[in-house]
Amino acid sequence: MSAGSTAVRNTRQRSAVSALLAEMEGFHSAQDLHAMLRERGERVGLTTVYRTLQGLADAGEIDVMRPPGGEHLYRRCSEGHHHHLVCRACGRTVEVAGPTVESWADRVAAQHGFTDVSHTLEIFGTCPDCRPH
Amino acid sequence: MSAGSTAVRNTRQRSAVSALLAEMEGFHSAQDLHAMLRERGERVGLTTVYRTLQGLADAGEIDVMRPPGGEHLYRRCSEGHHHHLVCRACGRTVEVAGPTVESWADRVAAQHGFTDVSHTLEIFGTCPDCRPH
DNA sequence: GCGTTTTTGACAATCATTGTCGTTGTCGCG
DNA sequence: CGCGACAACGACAATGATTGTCAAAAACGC
Repeated sequence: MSAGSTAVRNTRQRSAVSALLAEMEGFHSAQDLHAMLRERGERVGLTTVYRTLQGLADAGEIDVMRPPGGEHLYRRCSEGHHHHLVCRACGRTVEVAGPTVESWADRVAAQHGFTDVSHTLEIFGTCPDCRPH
Repeated sequence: MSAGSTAVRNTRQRSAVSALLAEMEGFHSAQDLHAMLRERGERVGLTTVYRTLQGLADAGEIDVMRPPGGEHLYRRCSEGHHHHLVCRACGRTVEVAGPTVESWADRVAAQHGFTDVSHTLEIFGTCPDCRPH
């Protein structure tokens, strides 16, 4: 046994995933990102993509959304914490900020003695374009 | 062809699932519920449990929660809409009401022209009992 | 009661995600 | 600078929840 230092190593693959996420705008599934990396000529295994994304998510560097569809979607974490308004039909996503919600969640959690609080909030609806008029 | 009336039929299995949910308190997975039904002597197929739960969820009669674990959890829908504060360690769940959040979500969605709005909100944290003091 | 239509349910299929484990690349230290 | 330890990689198999399939059974209207 040694000093249990969580040594995270800097590898080409990790950089590639980070770089890709850095220039991506919307949400993408792990498999999506993997396909894009291959197109770019980066040789990265699917397993590694999953693991890297998990690591980044753990580190709080990216957002994870779990839509009803079943696929996890990842996205580079934007500065301010925000939530998403997703169209059920076309998948269009609008970012919305909710300072009120943030503080409310924290307050409620604190009232019950909970610490290390995080939350997930997604709003689903039908956008104007997809609405049968 | 006939008049396309969505006739929902009243079957023993559907009643069994509803009844079970009616006396259950917490969240349970479909497989959980299926196992409980078998213990009771009710003969219901797993496929049917899934379908029934989906139907109930569609009808808004039960809540669905999708924890990071991956398994969908179902629960009889309580009167008022509310959300959940879940302990990461022990899974303890506290119900919390958030009228402010409700109206905020609706308002935000409306601002973007979205209709037929629903939302999911889960708060995760570490409860006092599980917190290493 | 009878026919029609939904529902059921055993089983197979799907498919994202995770585990495995030998190999490879990194990094710290001498 | 070179070596050794050890994390990371990655191809593949495994997992496991959910969904599709379709013939047989049940429920409802008349």
